Amino acid sequence: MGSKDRLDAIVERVGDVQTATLVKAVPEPHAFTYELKWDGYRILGVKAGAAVRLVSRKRQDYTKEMASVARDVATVDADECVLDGEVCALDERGVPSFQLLQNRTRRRSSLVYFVFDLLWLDGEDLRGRPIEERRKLLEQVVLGVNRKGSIVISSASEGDPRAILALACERGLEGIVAKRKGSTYSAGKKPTWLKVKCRARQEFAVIGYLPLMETRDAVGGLLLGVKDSPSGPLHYAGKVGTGFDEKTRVALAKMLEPDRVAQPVVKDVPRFDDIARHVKPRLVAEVEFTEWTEGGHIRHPSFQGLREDKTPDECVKEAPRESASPSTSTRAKKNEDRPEVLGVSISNPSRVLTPTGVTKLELARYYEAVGEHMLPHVKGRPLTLVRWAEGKETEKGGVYLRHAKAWGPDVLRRVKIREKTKLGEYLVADTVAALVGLAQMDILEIHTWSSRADDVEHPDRVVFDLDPAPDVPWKEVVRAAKLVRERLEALGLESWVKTTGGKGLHVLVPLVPEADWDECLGFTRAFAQMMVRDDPKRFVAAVPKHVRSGRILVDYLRNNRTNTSVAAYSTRARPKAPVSVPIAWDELTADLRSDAWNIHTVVDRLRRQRKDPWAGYFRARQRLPRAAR
DNA sequence: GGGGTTC
DNA sequence: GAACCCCAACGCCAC
DNA sequence: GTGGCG
Ligand SMILES: [Mn+2]
Ligand SMILES: [Mn+2]
Repeated sequence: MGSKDRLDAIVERVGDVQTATLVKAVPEPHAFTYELKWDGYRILGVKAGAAVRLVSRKRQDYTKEMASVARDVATVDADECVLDGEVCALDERGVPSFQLLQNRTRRRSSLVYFVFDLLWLDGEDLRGRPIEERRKLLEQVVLGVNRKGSIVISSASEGDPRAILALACERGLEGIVAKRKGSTYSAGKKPTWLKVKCRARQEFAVIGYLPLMETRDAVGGLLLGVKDSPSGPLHYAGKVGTGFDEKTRVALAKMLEPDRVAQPVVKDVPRFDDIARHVKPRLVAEVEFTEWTEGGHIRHPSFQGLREDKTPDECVKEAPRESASPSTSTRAKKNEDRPEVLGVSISNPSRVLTPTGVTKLELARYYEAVGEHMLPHVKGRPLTLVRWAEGKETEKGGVYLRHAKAWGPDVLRRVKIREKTKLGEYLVADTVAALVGLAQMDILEIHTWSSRADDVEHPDRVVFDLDPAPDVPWKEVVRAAKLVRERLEALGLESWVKTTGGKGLHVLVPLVPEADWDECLGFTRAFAQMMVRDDPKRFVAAVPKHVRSGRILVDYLRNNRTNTSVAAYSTRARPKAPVSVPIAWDELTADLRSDAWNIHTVVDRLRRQRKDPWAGYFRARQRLPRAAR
């Protein structure tokens, strides 16, 4: 048999791929391994002798279109093999983009073939073997391939699916795929493969639009319709107003003009002050969104493109299967319990807090668990807090809260503090319940002043915040902290160190609250400048990024009045909810990392901890050296 | 998350 | 009642 | 005075 015939026979035999079932959460996290979900074309890379073919799910031949990938499949270390994976076009950030893949004819972008399975190897059908064996063989045959090539093994990992999902979403990926340990490969949609998406996405019938301006023919937003069941009628599903460029807005208006009708075709469309233009459903829009609202509409929609292969009639609501797990399933919000933690009622306890991957209830219980250790570091201090805002690219991210204004649970105390230009009302947490109250407010980071509310003008500590540039290795950060300690010691000051949950370290010097802010800032500024003078290759004291590469910023401005630093045992607003942790100096080694502990692992550390890593910190009675004052 | 406004 | 929209910091320092 | 930065 020639290689071409062999190839045909192999495709015939194993050409049907396995697909994943959409779920909201993975039911038995430990029974699965996790991979990132790549957004591209599902492609089998088939090789038989000298013949190579790239085959899509519908058996279309993509060998020519993806010639660079085909070339690399030819170099795989096997006579016959079938690779299963996803061919993607990467954008500038290295994130796969479906839109880019579709428009590739216009702008050349490089293709990457993320492979995750091996279905056939040298005459043997591997699909009956457990996934672990298939992966091992996959690595063996692909690892020999030129490392600069387009084939990349999609890595699999174990752990908390919500944390992995949070990481994937943070990177701008579509979601994750869970594969059951020990499972065989079986064509079609099977429960051994699950997918969890960051954002939902499906097709909607276009049932009208809102003009951008009364005067111009451009689409401001599309009105969308969807069916609840294949045989049911279309109903209103919301409107989508973002995701179009200017050209598309005009083009859509032109396409919709001939379809216009006087009255809405769908019953429950809002009136929109009668500016809405209704159309006979003909076009189908692909729309991404976060979730379905109680009222059957979509939240945070964004237009992805028109679907020419679908009709309005085929637009049926796709709901993910609920997970079987009671701990992570999303029950109807109305019926959801409101558990109490230390007397604080927690709303939406199972809501996952972006970008940590941790639920609100987990966060509340975390502060309950570490409260006894955390409170001495926080009690009495004015706070700055960080929440996470969803929404448009520009306004997504950490939101800093300083002033109490109307909000804030009653368990928190309020104090008025003079600022440079006005009077601000700050929150103070004096009890563990108050920390839980912050969790109820979705607070992901708790930052404290270096003075107490009852003596705001006299700091009771100074903080040396060591911020390494991205290219500084950890061992240099460790060296820097130890140097800070030594030099403080030479000035007669004892210091203590903590991780930050990020990349750097904090070195703290407790003080008798006598010196004022000017003196504390002056001392730390002089100290930082001395470090820079003595070793300008390692340290900077200036904030602008371009002067920092390869160096560590000795950020003395943490000690400016009204400035704060992240509190001991506060979580950070990052994937996996890392935590700032006080450590003993002899724990500060090359093996540690600043994000070594997270919301889960730090609780174990505290439970096992036999002696206080910060022994003596709260009893220290130190003053800044006379020369500095 | 909270508050105000709109439907 | 719910859906939608908007809001939620400050101050230093380099330029 | 503005903007980048923590
Ligand atoms: Mn820092
Ligand atoms: Mn800093």
